[in-house]
Amino acid sequence: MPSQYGQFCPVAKAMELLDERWTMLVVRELMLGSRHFNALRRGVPRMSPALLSKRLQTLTRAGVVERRLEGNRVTYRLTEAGRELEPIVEAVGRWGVRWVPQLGDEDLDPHLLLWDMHRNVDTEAVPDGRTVIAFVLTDVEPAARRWWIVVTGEGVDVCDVDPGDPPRVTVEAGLRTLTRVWRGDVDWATVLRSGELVLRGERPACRALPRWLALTDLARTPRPARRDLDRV
Amino acid sequence: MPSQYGQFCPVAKAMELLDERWTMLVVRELMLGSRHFNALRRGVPRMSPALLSKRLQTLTRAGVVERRLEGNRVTYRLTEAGRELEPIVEAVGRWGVRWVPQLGDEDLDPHLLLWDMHRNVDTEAVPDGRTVIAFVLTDVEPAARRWWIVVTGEGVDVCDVDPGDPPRVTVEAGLRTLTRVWRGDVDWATVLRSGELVLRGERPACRALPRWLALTDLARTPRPARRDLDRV
DNA sequence: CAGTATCCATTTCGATACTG
DNA sequence: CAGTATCGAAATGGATACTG
Repeated sequence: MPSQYGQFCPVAKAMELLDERWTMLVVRELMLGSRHFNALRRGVPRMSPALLSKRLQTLTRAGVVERRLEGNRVTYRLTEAGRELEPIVEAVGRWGVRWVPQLGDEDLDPHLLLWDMHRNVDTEAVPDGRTVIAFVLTDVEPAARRWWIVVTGEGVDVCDVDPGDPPRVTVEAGLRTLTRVWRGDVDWATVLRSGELVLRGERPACRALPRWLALTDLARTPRPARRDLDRV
Repeated sequence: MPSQYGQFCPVAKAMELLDERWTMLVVRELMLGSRHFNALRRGVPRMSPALLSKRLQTLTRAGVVERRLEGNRVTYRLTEAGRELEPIVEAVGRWGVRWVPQLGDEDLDPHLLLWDMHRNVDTEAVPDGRTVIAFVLTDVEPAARRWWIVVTGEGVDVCDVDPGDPPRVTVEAGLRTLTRVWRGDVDWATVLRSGELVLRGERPACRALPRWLALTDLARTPRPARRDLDRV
């Protein structure tokens, strides 16, 4: 199905599959551990189900993804060929972090941000018991302004409705600021100092928060030495 | 211009640029040293000039390619950001060699094959003076059947017309066979033994030929252990 | 040489609704 | 839950011709 380049070159043959729109993002989601159709959808919310279905079929036919019926649930996972794409996806991510740092307004998405943050919470660092972290995205329309990450012994959840318990820490920032912190484009210290991001709550919890929301390896990728300071 | 995913994820931001059709192949050509518009075209012959032009503009805007007027020639070259794509392109190539080994008939292209072979001739291995290697693609329409690679002290050329001098070696094989040898999908010894590929000429030259047409690193990529033998 | 311009067929995709 | 069906808008890109 993917369109052909008419070249025997292995780069061309690989890209016939891999350069189809959304494909690498589906692989990324599988890498990150999503196994089911609707779990995958959460990672690529702007993709229509029809298209996701089609891509999964293409990837399955290409031998990158294995589709299996487990019990009565359909499960997708990467095959060996798929797992060998991981270093490529990671390298693309590192390249993106370094060389495509500008984010448009369309790239900012509260749901996706919180979803991504929640799956990287360092549960070891968070105190035992039930911990709620509240987020207030100051510049976002009211309906998507308030979010909560709830950490318990069982796991980590995101909510867009108040879970009830008083938050241990409240993070207040613009969506862009929080996104940039999360991507590692700026660090906590900088935005705290400038006041772009404010933490409310008990002092020790506030100080610990950056360790709870541990930056990924991707976010810690060294940036190119900047030659000009005029970029945001 | 590239269409947007609406994600802040660096993989998504990078792929917005990189998954546009043809883009990685243009980068590959730049990596391999093509600097000028028409030189680039030779590496992507099925790409229309309008589209190549457009991709070069996009890549330039993205900071991956630098367009410069040198004298009165336009020159394209990779920037630092572009050079950092090299390991990605190479990794994609290795992945392709391993996991997309099947070639359709549309992937076979005599011109592209000879073009690629000629730029990898190991001139050190070829005897001094003028050496002509002739190719006869036994299963190809007459117009594209005969090719010559000419190695001189000045460099290496491909011709589709007889350069005159008697060839030191003549390689006779089907297009698919020669392509597979070149990609490293089968080795010289195997196809020589099976008779799929025949060398004519003086014995020493015939024996030396595989060293003249040195396989690329890509071709020497180890293949996955095969579990089934039914794949071609 | 290094592209641009134009035009149109095709493909692709997003939105929405629906199903076992 | 895990998709499929349908439809129309939009983008894409191939062919071809042309230009400074």
